[in-house]
Amino acid sequence: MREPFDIKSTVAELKNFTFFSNLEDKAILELCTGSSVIVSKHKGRLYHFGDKADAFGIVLSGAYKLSRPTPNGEDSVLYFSTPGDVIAAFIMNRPTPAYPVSATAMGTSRFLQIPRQTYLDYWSANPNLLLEIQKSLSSRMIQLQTQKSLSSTAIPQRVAHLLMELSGKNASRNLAVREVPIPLTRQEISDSLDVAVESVIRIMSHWSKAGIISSTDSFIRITDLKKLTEIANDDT
Amino acid sequence: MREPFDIKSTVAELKNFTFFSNLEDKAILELCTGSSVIVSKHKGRLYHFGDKADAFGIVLSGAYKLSRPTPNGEDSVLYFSTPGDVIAAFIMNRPTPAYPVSATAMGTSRFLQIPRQTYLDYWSANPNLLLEIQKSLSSRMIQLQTQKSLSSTAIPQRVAHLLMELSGKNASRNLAVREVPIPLTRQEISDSLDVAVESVIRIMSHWSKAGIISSTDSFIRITDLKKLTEIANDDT
DNA sequence: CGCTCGGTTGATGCACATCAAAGGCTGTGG
DNA sequence: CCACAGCCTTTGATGTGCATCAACCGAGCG
Repeated sequence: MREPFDIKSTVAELKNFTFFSNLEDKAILELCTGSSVIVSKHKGRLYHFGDKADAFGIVLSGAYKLSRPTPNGEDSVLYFSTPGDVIAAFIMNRPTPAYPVSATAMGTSRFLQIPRQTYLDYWSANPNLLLEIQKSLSSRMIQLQTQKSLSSTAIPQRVAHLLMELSGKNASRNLAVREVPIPLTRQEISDSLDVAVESVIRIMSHWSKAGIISSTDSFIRITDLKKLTEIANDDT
Repeated sequence: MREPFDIKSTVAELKNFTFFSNLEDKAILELCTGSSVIVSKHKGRLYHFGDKADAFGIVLSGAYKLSRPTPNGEDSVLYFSTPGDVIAAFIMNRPTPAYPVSATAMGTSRFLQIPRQTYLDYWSANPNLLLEIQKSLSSRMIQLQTQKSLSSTAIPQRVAHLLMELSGKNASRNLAVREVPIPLTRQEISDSLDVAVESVIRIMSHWSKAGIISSTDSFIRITDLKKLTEIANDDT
């Protein structure tokens, strides 16, 4: 669960992320005061919706889904966070913060957990860092808004849109074939779009038969990008 | 459309908002370099979705709705901004920002427009200001997330929830009667919840007859707060 | 005085949720 | 190593909440 904090390798790892690429080793170390690396198993929970938030952190590898319980007892997935994403940083400067979402590992994942106090001491006085956080926060916000504006369109469009979005994250190039870099179940897709699992299954198995996507091992590959784009933009 | 920039009265007005309450007059003036006060008529557009964003600003009085066009040609309202709200600040530090939403006045409203350059010069180096922006951004995000997690519940609940939320903004106290401080049409409510106008009308006229709300002049008053809360939390 | 805008009401149909039932796969504990 | 439990996927049958369409009214306004 908790990996020994190997300073050298962690700093090297962090430098891959835009967040830290411009910083010196010394500065990075300061920003990591009191931190530890958490290794999550599949479905391992980092924290719960509503819990007292005394730490934030950065996804190092794997992925975590951020979700909230709905009144029906279901879960609504709000965001899929991938390596380099900063989680919960934006609530650290509240008086007594509570996590606004739950975070659950999707497959084995690693997370650099940083104490809230370190945020207050070292992060919150650094404009560049704050601007970086603002940047990631605002892109997440815009994504949420985009999804909302699609919420009254047909489900196939929304599923297509989500797959495009997720596969675009690591958008290698305009290849005809893309892959979603996260192990996604249909349940998680349906939780993200707030629709029934069966609807998602029907749509996607149809696409599988039509050769538009293929889902080997729990990873989804888009084999006919053109067609999927068409579906995503279809305003019939 | 454009009011003369009366330094003295504007600074006084700004000091009412938490954003500036701790700042000295001189600092406020610097943060307003190149600014002007814009007076919008009902339905006047401050800016469009997709336009090049060369300014941001603060709502001084009235209200503006932030919306995005949907694929069906409808509008999806994402936020109702009230006096003190900062608009579009969080995209100012992007290379060539475009407005992620349109802003439209609801009733006569006033807006302090500040050039992007002023943000880059004076705002982005000030951690306290950045934290304030982050705070408003994050509360808006949490509101969006809450709405999303309600998106699969019945429409009456969602309407009730929205009215509670909006009337709570100026939450005077636990009075039995509250009022939504913005002139809202049913159309705007339906645009905000992404449902059909007729549905909203049916629900609300039912509530009017039941004495739960009353809509004199274009303002909505909640006359039976207890009952409405009940409806909002009803998980039948 | 026509015109646009907000509100209202009823009839109709469809896209989806819901319910039900079953098979494959994985991990876990006896 | 086997058995069981839980999760993911699949498919079909059934129901319904809500969008859609259509028509009408009153009020403000140029």
